[in-house]
Amino acid sequence: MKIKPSLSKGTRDFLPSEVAKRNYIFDTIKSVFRKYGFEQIETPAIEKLETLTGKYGEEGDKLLFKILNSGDYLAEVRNQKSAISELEPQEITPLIAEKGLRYDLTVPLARYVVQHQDQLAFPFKRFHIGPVWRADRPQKGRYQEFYQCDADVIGSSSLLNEVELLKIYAEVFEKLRIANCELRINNRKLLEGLAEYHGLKDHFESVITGIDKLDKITKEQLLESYVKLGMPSNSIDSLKNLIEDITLKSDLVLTDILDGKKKTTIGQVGAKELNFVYESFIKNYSGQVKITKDYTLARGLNYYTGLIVEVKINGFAIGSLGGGGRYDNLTEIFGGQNMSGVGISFGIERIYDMMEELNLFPEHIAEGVKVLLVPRDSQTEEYTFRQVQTLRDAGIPAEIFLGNVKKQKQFAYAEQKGISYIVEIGANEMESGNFRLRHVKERQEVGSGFTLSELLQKLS
RNA sequence: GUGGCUGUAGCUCAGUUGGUUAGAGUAGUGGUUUGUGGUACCACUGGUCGUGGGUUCGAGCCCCAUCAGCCACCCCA
Repeated sequence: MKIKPSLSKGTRDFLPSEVAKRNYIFDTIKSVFRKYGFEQIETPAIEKLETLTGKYGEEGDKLLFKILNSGDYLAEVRNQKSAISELEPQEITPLIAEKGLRYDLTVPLARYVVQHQDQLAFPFKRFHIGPVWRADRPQKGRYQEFYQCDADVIGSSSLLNEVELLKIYAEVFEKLRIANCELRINNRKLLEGLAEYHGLKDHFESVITGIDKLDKITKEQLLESYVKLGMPSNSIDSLKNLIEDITLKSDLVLTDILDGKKKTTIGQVGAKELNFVYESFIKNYSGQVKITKDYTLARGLNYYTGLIVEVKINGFAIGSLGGGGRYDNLTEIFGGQNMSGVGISFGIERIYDMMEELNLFPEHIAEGVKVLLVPRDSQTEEYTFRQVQTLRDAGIPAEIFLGNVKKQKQFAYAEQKGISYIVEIGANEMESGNFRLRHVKERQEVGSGFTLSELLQKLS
């Protein structure tokens, strides 16, 4: 029976040319990570469900891919007192699935650090690149399987880590030649202080998720959504004031928090941290990438406790190309001692889309093999095969074309694979031991009658 | 989880008010031609028209349902 070839929703195949471009991005990021002393780790795609469940909120649990147990996966269900039809789905899940696909690289990191703490050198600086899976509805630029690319420092609360990570951002985007890049930073403690001042301490989480949307919706729409959520009206007024504060786009708020009437202990700490990171980055960086303080930046994830950062591209309608921040309590849930961590993440799917659209990939991104040797007929095939070995032994990446003898096919093959030269070998070449060299893209003969050493010279 | 759009060959798409045996380009396979310059020529393969039902003498086309994919929300990268 024939099966129609198709992909599972939200997943993609990558053509050789696409992989080459993706690797170009990965390699660029990796080289910068390594330069700053980050080491690569790997963790399994599969984690125990107990590791993953409950770390991403109720919504997140729904988006986890669960793996059905092997063998008689209904055994546990049969052991239950109630009939299967009486059980809620979330009650059945742990009975039939004990594993799941990882949802991000951060929770596996927390598990990893606690589990291997005796073997790690702290502060632990690691990077991790790999696919993660989420069962949400795909749409443009959003997939069920996508790559994350993270760098984190665990076990050091120095703010210079923040500065270093910002420098990594700047360096990577410079290397990728992405212009108009802006690092926006803010501090969760500062926001917390403001919330406290406005009497919104108890609603901090919904305040955070709300103001994170301010770049998409208006202040009025935001306040409306709070009303709908059932927030008391006196809190709404406070929220209004808070939103006024942060959308001022001026450092007036900052001075207010530091020394003025909006002073709170936690707010002061946040403001000082923010200033330090900002000033220090400017002092220690001289490139193109801009940095700005953005008091409306909140970031949705609720584990952030200090600096938060997002990468924006000015003049290009795309979401952020990366984000990160400091988190203080990540290892706690796995029984580790309270280690502070700070990390950044590159949104490589978006970086790819953007570079593709703006034509930012170098032309010869993956130099394929240099030369394609084509035997003219079956008589010269074996001789050609030996010549390929000779070229390879001399360090020239070379390939023999073993297929359809149509010339169009040969050239099409070379062209598609980005092979620069073709050497066709017929009876004449076999007898004389000479080579005739043609350039594929220019559609021109370079010359004929070359000796082996002449050929090597032309190709290297 | 909510809404919108789209399903015809591996891919891109035609397909008349509903009327014989569903077409083209491209890709694939085979061949013709050329001791050397590639976009030439010929043939072939490939489709349960997403699936199931309904209307009709007759459905790729009309109706209903369903599934899938995409897009936009929620959320996120």
